[in-house]
Amino acid sequence: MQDDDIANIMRALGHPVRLSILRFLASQQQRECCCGDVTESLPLAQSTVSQHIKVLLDAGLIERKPHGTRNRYMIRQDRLAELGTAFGGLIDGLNLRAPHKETEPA
Amino acid sequence: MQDDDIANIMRALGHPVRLSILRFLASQQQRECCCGDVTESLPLAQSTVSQHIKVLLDAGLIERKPHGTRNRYMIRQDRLAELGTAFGGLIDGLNLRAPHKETEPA
DNA sequence: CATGTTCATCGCAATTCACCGATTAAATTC
DNA sequence: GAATTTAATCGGTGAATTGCGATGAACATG
Repeated sequence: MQDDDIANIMRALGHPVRLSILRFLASQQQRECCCGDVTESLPLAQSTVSQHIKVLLDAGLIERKPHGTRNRYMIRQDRLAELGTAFGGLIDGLNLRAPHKETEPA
Repeated sequence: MQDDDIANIMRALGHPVRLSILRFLASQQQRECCCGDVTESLPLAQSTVSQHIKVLLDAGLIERKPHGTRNRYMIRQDRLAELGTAFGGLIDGLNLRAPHKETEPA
């Protein structure tokens, strides 16, 4: 994952409403969870929530699964893990970088 | 650290140029490192770089140390560590959370 | 086929962002 | 104290973001 991708995801995470949406999805993950549910949990219009969902979709942080008239959304755990790794690497790389990167002993 | 702060920092990290600036600062950390140096390393105007630096400053990711006519910048390692923790907590919280909420204001 | 539900998408307004050149402020140097 | 250096800030422009209500597509049901 390179800087552009990381920046992209960071921007997607860079809005309180989108963090709320992710948190909500996490808390409801095993049940049905459609756009309407998310909208009910927020003081925003349905269209606005749909937009935010699209941003999260584009960043690859969630996935859509059509189910009848509604769409079920869920967090992409694989991408979260990937992001965790990339972010760790970023922080690590910013941490007083030496001439070459090496895993330091604890 | 709450969602607004996290979102704020994420937004600060959500731009490739700002990631580049952080990486540059990390690579030069022990030497003098002023706005001009950063500007030279990027295809952007000085004013633009200064703006990005301000965003990073406001997010608390770097600090400024006046030194003669120039300002020396450096990464705030303490904040990076803090951020790492907060981010880990975020990812963790999104990772299939069990349906119990403990802290709830009435 | 008509109706209702769900939700993505389409305008549209207001705000913010990213970038630039020009200016200003502060410190140094002559 | 004038000139130089460094860099923050101002003003402006165009693009993107955030919010909304309204429209329309896809599906289910009467």
